[in-house]
Amino acid sequence: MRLSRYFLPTIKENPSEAQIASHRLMLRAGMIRQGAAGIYSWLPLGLRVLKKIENIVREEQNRAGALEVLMPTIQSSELWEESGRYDDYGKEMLRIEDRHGRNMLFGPTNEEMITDIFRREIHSYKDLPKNLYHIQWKFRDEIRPRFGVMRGREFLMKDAYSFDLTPEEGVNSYNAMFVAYLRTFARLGLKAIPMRADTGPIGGDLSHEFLVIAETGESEVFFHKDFEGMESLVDFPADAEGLQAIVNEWTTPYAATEEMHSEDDCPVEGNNLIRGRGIEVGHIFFFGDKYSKPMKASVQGPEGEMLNVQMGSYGVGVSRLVGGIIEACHDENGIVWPEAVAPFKIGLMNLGAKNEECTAFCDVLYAELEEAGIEVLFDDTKDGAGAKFKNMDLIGLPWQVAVGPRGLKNGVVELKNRKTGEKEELTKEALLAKFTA
RNA sequence: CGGGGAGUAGCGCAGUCUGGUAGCGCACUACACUGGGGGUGUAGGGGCCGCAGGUUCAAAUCCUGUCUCUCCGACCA
Repeated sequence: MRLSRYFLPTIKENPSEAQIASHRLMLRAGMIRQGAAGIYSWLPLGLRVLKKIENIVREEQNRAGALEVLMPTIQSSELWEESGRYDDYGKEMLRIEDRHGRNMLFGPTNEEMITDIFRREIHSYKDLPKNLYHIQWKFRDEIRPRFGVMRGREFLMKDAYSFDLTPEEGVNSYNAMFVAYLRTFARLGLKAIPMRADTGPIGGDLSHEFLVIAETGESEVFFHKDFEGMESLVDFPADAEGLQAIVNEWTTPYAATEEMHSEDDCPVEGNNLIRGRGIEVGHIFFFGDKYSKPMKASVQGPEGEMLNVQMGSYGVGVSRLVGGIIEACHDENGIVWPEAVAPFKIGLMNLGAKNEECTAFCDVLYAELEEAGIEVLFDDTKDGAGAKFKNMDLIGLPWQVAVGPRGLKNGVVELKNRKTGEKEELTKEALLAKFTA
């Protein structure tokens, strides 16, 4: 992509409303613009990141056997009246009336809707287990939206719902999602720690929150230092025992958010306990028949008996992850994207935009990188070199390639690693070889 | 929802107390210089001072109402 044709409105000064790094940087890097409190438009650069995260989440859901569907954003109140949550949910639910006076709502979650889909179509134990998910915009009318996309009112969420015949099989579905989450966050370049969680309004008795450790996290967390050495990009096991083994491994060391932590009962002694801050990016629940019972989602078992299905739900805050990743990955100059979610892999800068030779060289290099299938953002504008460097640092692409008349005299370009700051001079051929190997 | 703060050019802000025809920096446009870390100069364009009423010869400024944004607290992916 040529920057001259792109839409990348970066801001030099800090917008006054942004308090935390990720919000500030997302505005400055031209990723988002606010529409109303907690509601954002995604500009091209931000959308590329959002889509990359979404795809990694999708791939890992698919790997774990979940099936993608897409449910609407607007729901009818009827199903919610049936589950009893229409009155319980309170003002967080945005209620809308259509032209016929029917009560509609902008979905804050989809348990009722997915349960309805399930019960209409699935009537036999032979069709279990099933795990259905979608990646869709939700709306929760938070009392106080803040921190940009980390705590917006409208947000993109992956939510999956599992259906099993027995509690044991339900726990297995839960375990599969647990492992899928470990893999997902690892692939996103994050250190996320599962913590036993309060089940809150969704209910149930088995639940874990996944928290990304970052200095600016919203909640205080306590965890055993053993977590620091654990590898979360595990191979996805083929059977239930394998899943349970990984879950056991990851739930054995102590980890708790502040609500669940108590200094008196904490089993970890001083030096082994790490106190930090975390951002909740995923939450999984197993809640048995809490919804299947009132909503009559049952199947006929092998003996002909009617059994309420055992359900679980599994959320990932996809849009929140954009902010969460930035909180964990930035420095004083801007964002430092992990490669897996970077909007482009390479930022190519023409430092001699008025020098014909230099420009011709860049055009060829750009074409060759594109040809090799590498995502490259080419700053072909006439801005000064300083401005180009500052902008590239701000938007945080993993690799910067600076091409200027000075280096070209010696036949080299400069490659900089955004994260480490390491620079090396190399020929065009060496550069291409490095990225196409 | 309780308690604070703020709405003046795209962004960041001054001006409001003490009413008198709207300003600064950055950004933007043109030209020239510059060209490896947000460079320099000259000349420009852009604002119903959040909105609605009121007071006054005169309102960004005073009064009333209203909307929005934001910070702290209790709640959430």
